[in-house]
Amino acid sequence: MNLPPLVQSFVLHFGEMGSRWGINRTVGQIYALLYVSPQPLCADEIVEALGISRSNVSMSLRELQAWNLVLLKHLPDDRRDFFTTPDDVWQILRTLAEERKKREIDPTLSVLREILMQKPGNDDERFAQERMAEMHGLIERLTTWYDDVKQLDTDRLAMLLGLGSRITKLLEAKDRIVSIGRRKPAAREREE
Amino acid sequence: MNLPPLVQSFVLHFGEMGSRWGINRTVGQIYALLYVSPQPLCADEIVEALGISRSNVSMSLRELQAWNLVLLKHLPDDRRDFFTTPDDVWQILRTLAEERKKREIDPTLSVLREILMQKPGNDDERFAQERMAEMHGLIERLTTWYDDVKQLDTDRLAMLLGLGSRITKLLEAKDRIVSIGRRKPAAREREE
DNA sequence: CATTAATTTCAGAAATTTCTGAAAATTCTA
DNA sequence: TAGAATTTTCAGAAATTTCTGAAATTAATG
Repeated sequence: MNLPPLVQSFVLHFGEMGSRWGINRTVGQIYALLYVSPQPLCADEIVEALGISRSNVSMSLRELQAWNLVLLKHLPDDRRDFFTTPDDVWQILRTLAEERKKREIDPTLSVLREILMQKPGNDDERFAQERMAEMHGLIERLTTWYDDVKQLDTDRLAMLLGLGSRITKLLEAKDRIVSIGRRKPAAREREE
Repeated sequence: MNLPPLVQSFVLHFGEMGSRWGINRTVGQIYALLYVSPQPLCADEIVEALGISRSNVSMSLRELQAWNLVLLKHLPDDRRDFFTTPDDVWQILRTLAEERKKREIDPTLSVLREILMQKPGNDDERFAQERMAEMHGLIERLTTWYDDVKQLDTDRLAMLLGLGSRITKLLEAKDRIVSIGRRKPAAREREE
């Protein structure tokens, strides 16, 4: 590996974290490298920079494309493929959230739904099904919320995050806010 | 493996998803089994139910304890350890979020901070550092928000989620809400 | 304190994942 | 369409992770 020390630390860290993030070392390293590169890189430049085989680069880039984490670019009069990452970090965040949901949440949601359709054969199965219903309910709430939030444009999303601890005051005032939506005064849902 | 079909599907699914969630098959299966079991189970009951070795159960339970995902129980006049999961799914969610942050986010944040302290040697390094600063900034915003939200009690958290798409209207009305905190009318921050 | 019950440790076996080199396929150019 | 450039595929090698059985450790009991 032949990289400026500062970049090398970053790339190596992404490689090490790879397994915790559900990708492998090479995929992590390539992503990190592309992320901090001022220009798009072609496969051979990645081979050169990371000191790994050409075929590994090919497969790893394919994996990154499956995650929608890299962009394919073409330079005039050059038929090689060049790769970058999107440069808006908010966009990267959205993609990451979406892809992880697809891989880590959705399959479980669908298994749960399927099991919940079945009829329990005894008390233990009934109990198990109730537990699964609780899990299913929670995941549904979370994903519904996520589906709403991801519609927000970046400014609004930043605003939501920026709200920070003031979120509490906002929730205290929820009734009033909700009533704007309904155009009618709302009944208090919970008192302090 | 000798389990009611409905439980078996659930356990096998958690086993398969294990690798995507950063745990291994056995750990996933044991967690699933404990989650749907009406009573706490001891190690040998897990061995029996899942058909795996005693030592594997021991190591996997240790791993689950490191994640704070299981509780140790003792029955009177029985010196064996019995295990369950917390029964409040919201509590499970909090634990999961906390542990994943600790394993998947915090190390990166600290590496980024360290790299950002260094002095770039040339233009490429300067560019790389700027990119890392963007990433660092975003992660900081997200974790600050998370730190605030996790303080909320479950009712408030549920309320926040329940807000769903109305979050937009709420954000439109943000000025007014924030002004409650400041006890003064606020200037409009952005117009539509 | 010897015995028994329960749990943990750990070296190596088994399984899985990652990576490579060589060959095949694709795509452009003359 | 032959040839050159580039990318992809894939069988097996290498590395890593997971799992097991046997031995060691811990802790309670008589």
